[in-house]
Amino acid sequence: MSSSAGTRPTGRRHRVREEALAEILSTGRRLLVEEGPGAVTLRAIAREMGMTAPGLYRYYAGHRDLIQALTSSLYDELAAALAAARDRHPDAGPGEQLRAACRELRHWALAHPREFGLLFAKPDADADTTPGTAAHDSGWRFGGVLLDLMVRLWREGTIRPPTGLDPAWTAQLAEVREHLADEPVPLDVIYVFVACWTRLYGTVAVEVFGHLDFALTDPEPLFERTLDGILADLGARDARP
Amino acid sequence: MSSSAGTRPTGRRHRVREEALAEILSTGRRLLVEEGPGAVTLRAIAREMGMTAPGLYRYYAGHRDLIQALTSSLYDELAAALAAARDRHPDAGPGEQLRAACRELRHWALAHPREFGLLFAKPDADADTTPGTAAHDSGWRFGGVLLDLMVRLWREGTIRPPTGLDPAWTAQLAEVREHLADEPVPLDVIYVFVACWTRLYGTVAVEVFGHLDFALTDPEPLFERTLDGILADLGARDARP
DNA sequence: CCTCGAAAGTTAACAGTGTTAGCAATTGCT
DNA sequence: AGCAATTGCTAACACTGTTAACTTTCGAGG
Repeated sequence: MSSSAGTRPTGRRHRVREEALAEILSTGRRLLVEEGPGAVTLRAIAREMGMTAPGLYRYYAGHRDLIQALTSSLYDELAAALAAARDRHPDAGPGEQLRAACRELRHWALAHPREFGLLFAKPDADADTTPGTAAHDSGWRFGGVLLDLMVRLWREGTIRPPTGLDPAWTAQLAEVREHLADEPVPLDVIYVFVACWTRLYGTVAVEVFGHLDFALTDPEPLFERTLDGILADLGARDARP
Repeated sequence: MSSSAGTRPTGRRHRVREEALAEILSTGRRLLVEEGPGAVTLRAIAREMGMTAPGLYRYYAGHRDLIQALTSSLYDELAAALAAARDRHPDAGPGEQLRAACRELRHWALAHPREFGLLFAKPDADADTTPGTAAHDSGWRFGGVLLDLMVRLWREGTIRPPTGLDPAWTAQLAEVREHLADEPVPLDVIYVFVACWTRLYGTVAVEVFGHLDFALTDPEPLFERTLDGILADLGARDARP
C-alpha cells in the first residue's frame, strides 16, 4: 500500500492528487471572488477545470465539504497575513505588533470582502464551529495569532482588568485558557481578550458587510480610534504612531 | 377602475391580494425559521400554500424580490420591537430607554437568529442598501429608533464627543444628519452615534453568529458591560439598574 | 342580470444545481 | 506484464428559478 520510502500514502500519485485538490480550491476561490458566493458551484468549478462535476467527488465528499475546505484554507491565509504583519515589526513591542495585526485584519477583509464574508458571515450556526473540523482548527490558528499577542501584552503587566467580574461567570473562560500554551493567564484577563476580540471583529465586520455605507464613505478614522480603544483596554502603553 | 368609495385600487379584490402577499411572507418566514435560509424557496412556499411556484409571480417579481420583501417586513418587526421596549419605560430618561432598546435588540436577535442573519449577515453588498428599496427604508425605520434616542440623549447635554476629530472627515456625516428631523446635531456628536452603533451591532452580531461559542456559553455579562460602555460614551448619567 | 376583461393560477418546458450509480480508462506498484 | 486502485466519464434523479401559453375565476360596468 506504500512506496519504498516508508509509511506515507504513496509518494507520486499522492502529489498530483494534492495538486488537483489545490486547483479545485483555487478555482473555487476565483469563482467566489469574481462572481460571488452563489457562483462557487461544483459544476462551475469542474467546467472551469475542464472536467465534469461528478469527478470532483473523488476529491471532496460533496459541495459542503469543498466549501469547508475552502474556508479552512482561507483561515490559514488570513492567519499567515496577520503573522506576516506582526513580523514586519520585529523590534516593536507586542502593543505595536498587535496594532499591525489588527490593521492587517481590516486590510485583508477590505481587499477580500467575499472571502471575509465566507469566513465570518455565517447564515446559521452550521458545521463550522464544530470541533474536529479542519475549518475549526484553522479558525483557531487564525485567532491564535491575535491571542498570542494579547498574552505577550499581558506579560508586560500593564493590563488592568475590570473590577466586579463574577468569578462564577468567568469560570467558563477556562476552556480558552487551554489553548494558551500553559500560560497561567487569569480569567479576568481572558475576559478582556474576549471583549477586545468582539470589538475588533464587530468593527471590521460592520464595515465590510456594508452596514456603515449609510453613514460613512471613509471609515478608517473610526477604525483607528476604535483600535486605540482596544489597545488601551489591553494596557498597551505606546502612543499611536 | 375603482369602487364607489374613492380613488383606492378596488376595495375587495385588493384585500384578498394583501392577504395572499402576507401569507407568502409568513410561510416564507416559517420555512426560514424551521429549515434555514436555504429552504425558503419559491417552490417550497407555493407547495406549503397549496399552489404552484409560477403562481407566486403574480405577487412578487421573483425570488429576489420576495426575499427583499421578507427582509423589509422583518426590519419593521424589529423596529416595532425596539420601540415597544422603549415605551415600556415611559417615565425613564432617554438613557434608560436606549438601554432597554439595545437589550431588546439582543433579545430579538437571540430569539430569531435566522431572521437576524437574513437582515445583518450579507454575503455581498447586494441590493439591500440601495436607496429606493423598501428594505432600505425599513432599515432606516429600524435604525431611526436608536438614532432618535441618541438625539434625545444628546439634548441632555451630557455627551462629550472626542477631541481631535478631523472636520474634513466628519463632513461626510452630514448625510446622516439629513435623516434627523432638522435637529442641528453637531457632526462630532454624530460620529459618536455611528461609533456606538458599530459597537452595538458588533457585540450582538458576534454573539448571534456564533463567533463567541469558542469562548463563552453565557455572553450576557459581556453584553451588559459593553452596553455600559456604549451608554457612557453617549453621556448617559444614570447608573446601571 | 349579463357580459367582458382583468387577475389568478395552472401545466409544460428550459436551464441550472447537488448527488448517486455504473462503467471505461488510465496509471502506478508488484 | 499483469493486477488493482484511482480517475474521470455518462446517464439519471430530484431539486431549484423562471418563462410562455392556457384556463379558470370573479368583480365591475353597462
